[in-house]
Amino acid sequence: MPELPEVETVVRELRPRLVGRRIAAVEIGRHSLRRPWSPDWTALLLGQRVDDVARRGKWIVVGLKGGLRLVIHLGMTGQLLVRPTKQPLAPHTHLVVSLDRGREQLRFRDVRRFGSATLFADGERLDRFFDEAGLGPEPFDLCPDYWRSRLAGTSRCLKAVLLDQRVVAGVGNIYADESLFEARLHPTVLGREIDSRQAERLRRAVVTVLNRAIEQRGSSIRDYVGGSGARGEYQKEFRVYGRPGEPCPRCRTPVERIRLAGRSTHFCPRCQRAC
DNA sequence: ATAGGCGCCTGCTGGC
DNA sequence: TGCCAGCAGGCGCCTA
Repeated sequence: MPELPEVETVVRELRPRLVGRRIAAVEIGRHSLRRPWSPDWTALLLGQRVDDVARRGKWIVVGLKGGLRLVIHLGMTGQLLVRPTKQPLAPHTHLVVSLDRGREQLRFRDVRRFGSATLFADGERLDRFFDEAGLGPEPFDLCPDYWRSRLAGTSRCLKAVLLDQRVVAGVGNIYADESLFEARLHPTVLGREIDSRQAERLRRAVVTVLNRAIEQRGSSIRDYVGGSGARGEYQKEFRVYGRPGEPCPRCRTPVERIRLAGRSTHFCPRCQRAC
């Protein structure tokens, strides 16, 4: 569910609420997440102070002063929030980290449990984990030559390339569709079929769309809320995502929906062409 | 190399 | 009203 703009919003909202605070207690729920929580991790975290909160692709990285890295992926329905301890725990809360003297807690909630929480000993091990996963560059740091050559070298369609975290990190189903609309490129066009001008248009479109979404604090369709519990607003600005049959905001042609790369894909059949 | 299908989970919606 | 299929911001594994 949450893509780069939502994760970035969580990170920005958590940072001032977490940095400098000490971990007083850690509790784990009964249900397992995508990756198992090692019991050792609980003890390692106790007494540690938060140094910073960062993002890499769709991963949230809570850095502790001693070097530990608590890494969280929100999956489809994850929420990471700071709440007063006296506030009742919402159902599907899987990790609770009490802060300072326990007046507040960092809570990880995830209805579908496609998310994960993992601890790494230090930044080096975390970097190795990202390397081994082949996690690609951040969209904002995409080198135009790299991007062009990745597209030129593949016979996958543009939609599939955008969703591939090894090519570029952080883009998911919503922002893939919105970026392709912004770039006026058809999602079924193959990477090797577009020229360098179109590749550059797509690169810029991704950056533009992601930045717009971050400004609106991400998109809330149903589950997503930021680190302070507030919903995002970008869902009000979707041009094609989730709007099949509605008029294209540019030419009024009805937006189409197809199945591509296993995902629901939205586009304007008139504005989005191969060339 | 790539497409397609499935599985992991829960909850909501729409059609009958 | 009730049931059930289909769908959902992700991702990894398998097969062909």
